This record gives sequence, C-alpha cells and structure tokens, in this order.
Amino acid sequence: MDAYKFIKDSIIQGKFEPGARLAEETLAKTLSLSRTPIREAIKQLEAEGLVIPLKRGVGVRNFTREDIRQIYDLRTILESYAAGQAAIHRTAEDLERMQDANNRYEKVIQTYVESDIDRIGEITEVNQEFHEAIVAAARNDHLYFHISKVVVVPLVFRSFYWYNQFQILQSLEVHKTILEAITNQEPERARIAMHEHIYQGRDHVLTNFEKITSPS
Amino acid sequence: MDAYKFIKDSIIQGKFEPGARLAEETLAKTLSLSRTPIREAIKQLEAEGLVIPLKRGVGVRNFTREDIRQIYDLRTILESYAAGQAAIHRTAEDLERMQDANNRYEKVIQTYVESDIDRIGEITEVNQEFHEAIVAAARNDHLYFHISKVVVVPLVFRSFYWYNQFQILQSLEVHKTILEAITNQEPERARIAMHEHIYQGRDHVLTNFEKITSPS
DNA sequence: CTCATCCTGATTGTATACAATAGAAAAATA
DNA sequence: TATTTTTCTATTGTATACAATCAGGATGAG
Repeated sequence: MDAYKFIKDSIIQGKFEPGARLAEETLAKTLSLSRTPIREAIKQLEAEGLVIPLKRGVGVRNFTREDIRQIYDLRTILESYAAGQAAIHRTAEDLERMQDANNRYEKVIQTYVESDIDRIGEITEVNQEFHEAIVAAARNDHLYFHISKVVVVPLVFRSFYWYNQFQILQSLEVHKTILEAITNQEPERARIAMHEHIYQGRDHVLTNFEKITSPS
Repeated sequence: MDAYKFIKDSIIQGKFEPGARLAEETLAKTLSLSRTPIREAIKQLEAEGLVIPLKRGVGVRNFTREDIRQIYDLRTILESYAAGQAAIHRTAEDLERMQDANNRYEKVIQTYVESDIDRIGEITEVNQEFHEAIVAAARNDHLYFHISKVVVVPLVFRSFYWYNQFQILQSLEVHKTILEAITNQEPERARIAMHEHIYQGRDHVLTNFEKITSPS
C-alpha cells in the first residue's frame, strides 16, 4: 500500500491522538519502506493541510470547532454551486451514477432503521458516493479537486454516529429532492436544496461538537 | 532560498516550457542542494496541482483554455463569497489594509496612464494585495487557503499585459465600488461587484487566450 | 526509405549514511 | 523543593549511494 493513502486513512480513522507527531521511522517500518517515500507522502498531506509542521517534523492537525464551522461554510458554497452546475451539465451516465448511489443509500438506511444494527460506516460511504457523483457531474475538474480536499476534514469526526434515525431519514428525503432537481435540470432548485442540506450537516456537527471530539 | 518557492516562482514566471519535465539534478545544482529537498518541494507542488506526474518524474502542468475557464468560475464563486463575508466581518485594520493597497493601485495606474511606461508587474502585484486583503478580512482561514491555490494558476499567463488603459482604469473603479461596499457593510453589493469584477477578468483572459499562450 | 527491435545512458525511485538539534532526563544551584 | 543549567539521546533534515527503468539512438530487416 502506498504511504500517502495509508497515512491519510490513519488520520481520518483517528488512529493518532489529536496533535500527535508522525514518527517517520515507525511509519517506515510499518510499511516496510525507507523514510524517503514516507517523507514525500507527509509533504503532500502538509500541502493539503491535514498535517502541520512542528519545530521538527509534523503532527496531525487538531481541528477546532471554528475550523469545522469554516470548512462547512466553504463546503456549502462549493457544493451548492456544484449541484447547480450538475443540473445544467449532467449526462445520462451522471444521472445513473447518482441514482445508483442513492438507491444503495436508501437500501442501507432501510436495513438500519429496521434492525437498528450499526450501518454507520456504510451509510457514510454511500452518502459520499452520492455527493461525489454530483460534483463530478458539474464538469469542473478544479472544483472537484478543491471540494475533495475540503470534504475530507470533517470525516475525522465521523459525525454520522450522532445522527438519529429521524435525521437520517430526513437526509434521504433531501437527497431525493436534489436528485429530482438535477434530473429535471432545475439548477436553482438543486442549488438551494444542496445549500440547505449541507447547512443542516453543519448545524448537526456544531451542536454535537463536544460529544464528537471528547473521547468516548 | 527554499526550493518550494524557487520552483513555484519559476513556473509562474514561465521559465519552463509548457509541459517541460522538471530535472531534479539540475534544480539541485542550481540551488546548491541535494535531490532530497528538491523532491519534497516537487511533491508539494504536485499536491497543489501546479505540476503533474509523468511516467517518471513530473512536468509543469500545461493549462488549457478549458482549465482557465473552470478556474475563473471557481474563483468567482469563492472570491465573491469572500467579499460578502468581508463586508460583514471587516475590522478597522482590514479596511486600512484594503485602502492602502488600493491607493497604491491608483497611484501606479496613474503613472502608467501618464507615461505609458511598463508598470504591469507592479500593477499585477498591487492588484493581488487588494484581493488578498479582502479574502483575509472574510475571516475564514480555509477559504483563504483554497483561494490562494486557485489564484496562482492564471498568473502563469500574465494576462495584465493584454489589458488596455481603458480596461485598467475601469478595474480601478470597480475596486473602489467593492471597497465602498465593504466599508459600508453592504455584503450583497460587495458580493455582486466582486462577482462581476472577476467575471470580467475571466472574459478578458478567455478572449485573449490565444494571444497570451502563443509565444510572443 | 520506413519501421521495428535492441541496446545504452541518463534520470528517477528507494535505501542508507551522516550531521544537526529539539526535547527530555540528569545534575546543579538557590 | 523549585528552578535553572547541562548533558545526552532520539529523531529529523540533508546528502550520498545504489537499483530500477524510461527514452532515445543505433542497428537491422523489409
């Protein structure tokens, strides 16, 4: 496995303490590599802002409540624009991809609601696929590039754990609205729906921030 | 001088042919460094999208007309949002910084119009300072981070060379309007003015794209 | 003359070696 | 005991060494 992906995933999955220094030698041994490729991977993560330089070496960035607020504001702007553009530019394949993602989203949510067993990992994943399909349909590679960097950060907090069933069912409804607007080529409606959708996510993460960040 | 800044500046100043491969050994010798720090700098530039991986090594990214269109669309969204937020959050120091930048902008444009000698380098620089002051006043570090990556790309084309005096004087007027709106805390007016301002820049670069990219 | 194949050299990718120093532990002073 | 100074060690930052492979030219066949 390549070093970049491994370290990035480790950070997202919270395998380091907040602010913990990344020990190069340790990572090198874990991945059976020398320090050279490890350092290069770290430099990339640094350029993305997931990791910050210390006096020597780097540590995983400790995102504050204010960071999360800013990131969600930014994501709201970018992704609602993307939804509007997607409603203009979407092709048949785009729609198929969105529908497929959303069908799987509905399915996993149903089994979750019926059985109440833990499906949060899957829900998070399929949700991401839906959002990504929309951004891809906006036909702007640079927009896609920047959104994918912005979206990564809140994953650290795995906020879906704190949604209740009602909220999750509600987000499914919103997804359907967005999909409908994009299908019918209604940019403004798609934009507004996405704007509210992500703003709801923002509110949720901010009201649960202490719960989310404090050790369970 | 550190390798990252040197290579980045070299790319922006067009010191490499479009698509040219970055020879590590050469850069290392130029900067009296070993290849290790050079490679790390390159990895950062790669993460920012200024440089793309080849089969072996990397080359400077060759931005197309479509890239420029996408980048300006993105910048329009981000920076008009920033202007709106700046109108809400600006402090006295923010306003001072913007005014200072814009005064210098006016001054250098005046001497340019009067004498018609080449001041394009300065004009570009002071223009950037004004825009940066606004983004900083929006009080969103992550927005700032992403905008600064987006803004860099078009600099490669040094499009200011192709503005005529009328256009430059017009952009000064728009700056004044934006500054006024931010001073008076009129977010919507600031947002719209900035939106149109950057969209004008977009049009300009796109209509002059062939002139700009073909070797003079 | 054109195209395919095979070599050769140059350049990258990775590993190791060495030098510099931050930070912790130990010692010393008040 | 608390606080400063000193020493030492672990880890980073940089340089070099070696291995892998791509690119371009030479050779040869059609």
